[in-house]
Amino acid sequence: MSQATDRLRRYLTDELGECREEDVQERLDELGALEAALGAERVETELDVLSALANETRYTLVRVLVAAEGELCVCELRAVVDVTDSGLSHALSRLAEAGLVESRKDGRWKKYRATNRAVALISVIDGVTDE
Amino acid sequence: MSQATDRLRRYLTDELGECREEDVQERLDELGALEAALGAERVETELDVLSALANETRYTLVRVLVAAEGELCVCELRAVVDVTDSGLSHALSRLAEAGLVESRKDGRWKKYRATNRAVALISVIDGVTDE
DNA sequence: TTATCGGTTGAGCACTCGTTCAAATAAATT
DNA sequence: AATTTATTTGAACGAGTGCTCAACCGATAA
Repeated sequence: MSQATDRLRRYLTDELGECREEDVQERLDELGALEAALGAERVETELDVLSALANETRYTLVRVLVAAEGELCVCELRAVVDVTDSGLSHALSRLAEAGLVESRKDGRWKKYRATNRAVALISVIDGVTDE
Repeated sequence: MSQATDRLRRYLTDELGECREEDVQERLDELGALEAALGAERVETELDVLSALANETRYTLVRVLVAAEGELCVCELRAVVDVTDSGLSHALSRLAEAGLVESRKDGRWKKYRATNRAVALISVIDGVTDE
């Protein structure tokens, strides 16, 4: 048995007064259940969304698109963040992959808009960080 | 005038039929307003929260603490993620800094719980990623 | 056709982040 | 007082990220 499990056993002894080997196993199972509650695949996509947002350039782009309440041309977004055309394009495609923005071609211009997902996330983050 | 602004000018010409120099400036101002809508300081703390969550170890910890609906001892969390004691401690303190978990000492054990902020964020992310 | 324009893609480089190891701390047990 | 226990801290190293440069693509214009 590992050191970590020993420690858990001592903890449970403290908590419950006594602690048999089965009690340790039961607690481990409970913890495993909490962790596995939603699938690994699901967690992966959520992490994808979060890490797409967790970058100043990309977060700013999403914020502006949400605030704009409509489409903006790439050439307009260019004025908003301080990166090269290439950097901007990379950022937007990362956001698109995460389902935070969508795009369409309009003549020779390409326009991006925020998805519902982006709107929901931004508004909650806003609400949650003023306390 | 920069290349980027030239492109914006051509875009506005396409959109509006014509485009004076003032129109370009006006659009730039509008975009600047969208970007500056909420302060730089605010954006910084929001990015802090997001990047604290955007990591498998830390995200799992928050998920489990939220699902537990109460406190968990560090020694219990140890069973949930696959890092050393040290790594776990680093992860928890990063989360605490971001206001996603809180801790208290109970005898020789230390217990962590999710904050309201964490609960709100997790539930929205859950809701937003099943579509 | 050739040239230009808006935007994307891939490679490469600098920098940041996540983790571990080793050492430290504070509390509790001996 | 000395030792063990639970957790934290700081340094350091490898892996991952974000950016730019250069080349490219598809569409429009000459």
